[in-house]
Amino acid sequence: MKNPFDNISKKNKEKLLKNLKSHTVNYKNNTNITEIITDKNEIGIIVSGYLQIVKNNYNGSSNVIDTLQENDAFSSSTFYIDDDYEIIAKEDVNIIIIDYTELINYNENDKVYNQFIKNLFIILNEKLTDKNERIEILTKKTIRNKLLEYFKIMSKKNGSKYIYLPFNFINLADYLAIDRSAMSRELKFLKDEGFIEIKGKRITLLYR
Amino acid sequence: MKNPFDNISKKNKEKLLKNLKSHTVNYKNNTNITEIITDKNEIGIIVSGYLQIVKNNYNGSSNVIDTLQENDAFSSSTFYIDDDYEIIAKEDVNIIIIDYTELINYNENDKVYNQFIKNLFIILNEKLTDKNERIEILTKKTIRNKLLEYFKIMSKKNGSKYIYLPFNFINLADYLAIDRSAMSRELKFLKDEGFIEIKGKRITLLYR
DNA sequence: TCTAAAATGTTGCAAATGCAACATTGTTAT
DNA sequence: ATAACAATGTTGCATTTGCAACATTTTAGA
Repeated sequence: MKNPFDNISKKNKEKLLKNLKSHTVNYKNNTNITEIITDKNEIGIIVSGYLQIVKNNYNGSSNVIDTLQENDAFSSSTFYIDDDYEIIAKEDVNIIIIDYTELINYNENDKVYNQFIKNLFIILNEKLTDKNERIEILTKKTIRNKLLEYFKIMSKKNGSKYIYLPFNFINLADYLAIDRSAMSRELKFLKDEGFIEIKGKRITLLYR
Repeated sequence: MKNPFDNISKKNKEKLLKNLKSHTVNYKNNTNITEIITDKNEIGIIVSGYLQIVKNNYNGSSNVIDTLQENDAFSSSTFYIDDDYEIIAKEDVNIIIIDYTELINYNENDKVYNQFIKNLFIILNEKLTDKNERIEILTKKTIRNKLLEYFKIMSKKNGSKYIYLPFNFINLADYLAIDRSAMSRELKFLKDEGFIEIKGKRITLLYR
């Protein structure tokens, strides 16, 4: 993922942030910052520490479905979070906050600013690709078709019949929005029918 | 939706497009341009005419799930299209094509160019919001919860308990990625249980 | 190395859903 | 006005899925 301050010197970065009237916020490790972050028209950029998006399940268990690392940028308004999710600050996180309206209405023809917007444009484009892929998967109606679509996309990315899962099966099930045990069952069927082979996090596609 | 050429004069637009080595393509009414459009690293902007994203169902029927109008911008690589979908040109469509790499690597500190990137940034941000909303809905596991999440989002947008469906029920079912008749059944249950009222395309939320 | 916790695998069962088929209502062009 | 078509409503049924509960395997920490 691209860094929002690519091609911007440290000095220029400070100046820009000042011009954009940005401010930084700090949260201690394990603070729940869901309320503070969402539903504002702001851009956030993580300076240090990280954020976890945690999903709370009905039965009391919970699992991390996403992690926002250093230099990750996020738009708090597009950060769709409902009652089942929480955003947790990790390692005394530091976040730069920029008001979206301020960002858009800043009208100097400032080289640094323009570079910054361009970087954000590239980042959003990457994010949009990811979201589109996920939607393509989620719109499949059966677990099998969701899995196959996921495999197709991953294999295309790798240019290979091997897929290396970027997360564990619990998180894969969350990504596909299906029940983990039902997914496990379907994976077994796919194995039995000779479509795939699974070794740890490596899946081999045995068809076409 | 924002126009990608907002705050750019006609003259400057022409100059910019030339600098970016863009070209235009034309397709006659009802041409299937799926192959031509997808899987390229390009930005497209519709000048005249429009595009329809058509979904073909297994049983031979098909329906329009999205329409891209004049001034709509799209990134052909993020335009996720698989075998079930087609992109159809309507009304002898005219599209400006800009190579993405060219766009990103154009390094003049050109006021018009910077404005253009900023406009595209804003457009992507809007699109990202929409995609996030849809993902939030699609990750709900039951038809009922998908509907309720959709209602919640729409009602929040309107700031009202009234929802005016922006499409018909066939397309709503497609948007929610559920079977239309099953959706119809669930809507009936919601009506019977006193949660909602439906009059044509207006849905009234009777809870909270 | 051993142990506790986490992840993964398995299965029965009830509930939800897709699909098909058809009825009813609404829309549009002539 | 009415015919043809499109959209919406309805229902039975087989399939798929979520959920629960538990077994087995893997991982990580002491």
